[in-house]
Amino acid sequence: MSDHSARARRRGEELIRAIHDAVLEEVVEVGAGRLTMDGIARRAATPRTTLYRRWSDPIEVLLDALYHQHPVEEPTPGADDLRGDLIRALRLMVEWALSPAGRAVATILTDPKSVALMSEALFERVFANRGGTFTRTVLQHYADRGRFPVELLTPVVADIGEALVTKRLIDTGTAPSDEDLSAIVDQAILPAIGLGPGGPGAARA
Amino acid sequence: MSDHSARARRRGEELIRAIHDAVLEEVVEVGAGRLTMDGIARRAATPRTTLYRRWSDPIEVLLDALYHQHPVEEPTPGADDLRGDLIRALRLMVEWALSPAGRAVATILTDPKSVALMSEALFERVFANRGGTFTRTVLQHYADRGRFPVELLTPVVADIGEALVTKRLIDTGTAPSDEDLSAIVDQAILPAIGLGPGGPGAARA
DNA sequence: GGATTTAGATACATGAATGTAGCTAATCGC
DNA sequence: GCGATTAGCTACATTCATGTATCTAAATCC
Repeated sequence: MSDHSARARRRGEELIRAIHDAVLEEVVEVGAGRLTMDGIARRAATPRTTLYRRWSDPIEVLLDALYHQHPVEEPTPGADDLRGDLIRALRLMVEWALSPAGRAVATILTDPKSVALMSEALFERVFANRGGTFTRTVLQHYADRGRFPVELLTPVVADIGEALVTKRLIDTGTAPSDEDLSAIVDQAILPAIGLGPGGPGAARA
Repeated sequence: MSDHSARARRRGEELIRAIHDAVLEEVVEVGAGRLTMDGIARRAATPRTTLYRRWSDPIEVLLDALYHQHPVEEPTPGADDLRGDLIRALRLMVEWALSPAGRAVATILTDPKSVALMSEALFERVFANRGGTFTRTVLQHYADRGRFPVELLTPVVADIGEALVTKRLIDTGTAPSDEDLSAIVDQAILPAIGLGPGGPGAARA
């Protein structure tokens, strides 16, 4: 009877990854507010004692999991296709937002206890370049190449795409289709940088 | 010894209002996920039994409280001042979002258990015209009067202002200043309806 | 003023999560 | 191989929320 334990004993990195996965699944199911050490431990199939050896409460586990997430893919502006690159950037954002990590971030941001537990530094590390830099990268690229006036690339303008996608996600709870993303680009972002659907100045005609 | 109880006994409307107030305070402090009958009862200084007589769980209490909130003030377009009316509409929205009810809605929307408990109808009643119709009312008014082409007032365009204000609230956690609201109107909304800062077609020059 | 309704004050059994402790045994480093 | 580390297991006292039940007494209706 050498194998009364079904699975080889996990340790170090492997175990921690399992716990990180567990907490991300758990938070999507019950919300950041109802996270418990017990629930995480059960889902990760590990004793609670293992959790207490490393973290002091469920939110710590969650933040740690997010901290160790692989960074999201960055939008990489390629050919001379501003419109297409913007749509692709927003698609990347949607993808991230629907991932376990993205959903976890959403619940954290409206949970008072979680927010209180986050240091500035952690906030920076976890959220920077995720909810806010998808279209900015693309816009900066084309502004630098003179496709539109740099002074139009204000903080507000850089946020338009992300803001509208976020609102849609909250309102409908479902992923925006490619047509939705195109509409956002054509009707909100491009006009803001002086490039209406029919080209510069088209709105006048 | 007729007053061994410090306060006159509350009943009916008065008691219910106290409970509604309590649950709204409670949810802002602990989040929708950590709401408990116990916590609400303590804050309202009433026995738990009183709560169970009317509601079956904490989320029900919260939804009921929101359901009975007085509706928000509606933006009322007045003089011929599209820009000013848009800014005022967004200011109304910020005001609402920072109120107890607004904060409660924010936590509810990212709490899986709460969302699951909301029927379509209740959702409609509680959230309609709150997160989404501040600038739309104004824009519709001026579109009808021919100040800009009606076909430019798409669902996406009607969402721009609310989306950007929401994003700011989430990102910074603080209320946008009037300059911030002006920037949103000038740099995002007006361009989208063909009215750039310098008037129609200005982006071309 | 008497009957009805309903808040307020217990009390209690149950279940869940907490945080700690002690032991066993698998895995790793040398 | 041997010692150090660290999962895994079990137990336990504590705290908190739950849901129900019972009784008292204040407010209201007629």
